[in-house]
Amino acid sequence: MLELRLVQGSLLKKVLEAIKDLVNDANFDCSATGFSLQAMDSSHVALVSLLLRSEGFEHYRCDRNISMGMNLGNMSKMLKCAGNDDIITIKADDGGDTVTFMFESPTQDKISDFEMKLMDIDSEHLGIPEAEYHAIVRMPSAEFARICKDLSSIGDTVVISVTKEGVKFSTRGDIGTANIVLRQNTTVDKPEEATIIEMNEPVSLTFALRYMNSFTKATPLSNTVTISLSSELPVVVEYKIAEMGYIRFYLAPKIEEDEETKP
Amino acid sequence: MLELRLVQGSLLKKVLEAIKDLVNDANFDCSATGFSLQAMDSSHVALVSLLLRSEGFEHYRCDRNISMGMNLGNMSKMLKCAGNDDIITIKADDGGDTVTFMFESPTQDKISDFEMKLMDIDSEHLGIPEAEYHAIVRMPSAEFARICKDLSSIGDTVVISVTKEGVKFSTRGDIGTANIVLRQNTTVDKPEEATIIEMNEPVSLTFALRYMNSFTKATPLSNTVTISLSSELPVVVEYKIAEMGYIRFYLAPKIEEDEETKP
DNA sequence: CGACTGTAGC
DNA sequence: GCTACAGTCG
Repeated sequence: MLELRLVQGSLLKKVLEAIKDLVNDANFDCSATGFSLQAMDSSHVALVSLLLRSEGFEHYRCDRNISMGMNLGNMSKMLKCAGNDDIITIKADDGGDTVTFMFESPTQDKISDFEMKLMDIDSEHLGIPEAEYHAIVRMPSAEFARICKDLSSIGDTVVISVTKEGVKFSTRGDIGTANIVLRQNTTVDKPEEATIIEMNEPVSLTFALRYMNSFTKATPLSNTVTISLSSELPVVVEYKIAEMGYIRFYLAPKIEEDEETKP
Repeated sequence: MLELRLVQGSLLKKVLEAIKDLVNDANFDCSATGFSLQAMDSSHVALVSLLLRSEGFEHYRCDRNISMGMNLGNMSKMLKCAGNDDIITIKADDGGDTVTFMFESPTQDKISDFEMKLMDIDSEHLGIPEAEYHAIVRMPSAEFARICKDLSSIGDTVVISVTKEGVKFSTRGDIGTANIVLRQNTTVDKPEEATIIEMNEPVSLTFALRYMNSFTKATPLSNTVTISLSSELPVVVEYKIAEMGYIRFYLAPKIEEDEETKP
């Protein structure tokens, strides 16, 4: 028996908006720790990792560990039927093959429940090793989204370079080139507007903008985003979910092909 | 060497929105006077003339006259990457084949530079003779835009007639006819809401609404528009650009075909 | 906060 | 031509 009551239902709505374009089907894993998901995107290039800790739920009952395979498109359709202020409760019976989403309007005048079939999904749950990163950039999430969107009107890939001076996003395409430099800036009115660069070693890595733009669908979940970079490790793009956990996206860098030295 | 610093970068963004649908490629001419453009639209029917005077720039360096051929679609893509509050600097080296647009955020924390290839464009720079106009109408630009849009849902052309009484915009289509009359009105709270008609001689001319609706893309540049009319001369639709210059559109009138007297 | 409209991009 | 997003209105 599983029953998770989330007062701020809009969080779950936003989480689904953030991942449903990247991942079609995935297992949600529920344990005493929390409600989590780990899945490769459909083209097997990027990885999404979500955690909503049990403490963030108003009521959290999970009698035993359970993995529920869901079609995220269908789940998202149902969650769209919840109001932004609704309380969402996720329910499932042990051994059942369905999950129920219950939505309560703030006034309790409207109670909806949506039942969805579960599916069997093969999932290799990869252990993600803790890593030391050469550089960690924390910046306003809206600004990161704007940069990825702007650069994708010029090129397909972005080179992210971190030096002491700041972080540079560069691209190149048929119509020209673009460079956007952000310098570290902690002297802002609101802490969420700061750009903070922790650098142990300079780093410069190339990524497909298509995936970056997918990741930025998570922007509504947090005012800030953290980008962790190391040579030859996947970048981690993390959005913290207030009081509850996080959503993290992993993406392997492209191996830079030097035009001059191609065979 | 050319370096033009425009504090109100949104002006240049709006200028490009106003002309990029009308003209694909054009030469920007830079001299001590200012930054200007003159180009026929792609179907060679209308003419655009833009002037941004050097005095309107915070910094204006133009060592020698230079003509830079740009694809306005690509230029517009790049300018869309500038924030509305950004300071825009246009840079080019003498004899170079690229132009660079630099965008500085108001806080200086974000500096972007976009480099674009220049192109060779044949341009016949027409001298536009000064002319006496039979009538000059000055009116709120939003009202003019609304009228052109409304009339184009009924017909394809507009007859603009000016008499002592006012200015009349008429059209005729399959579903019926429409006439919109504005009388002179200077007794308004704000001067930009006035409709002022200077008439030396009554005039009535016919224009294609398709072009008029293109011209009204310049509406965000100015609260007022000036329409100058003379029989058998192109109409001039002018939007002043505060402190800097203007954008003017020229369009030849259609020769009225009287349905009744056609052979 | 939800619905609608108008616009821009695919 | 269609869909997605943003801005505006109620």
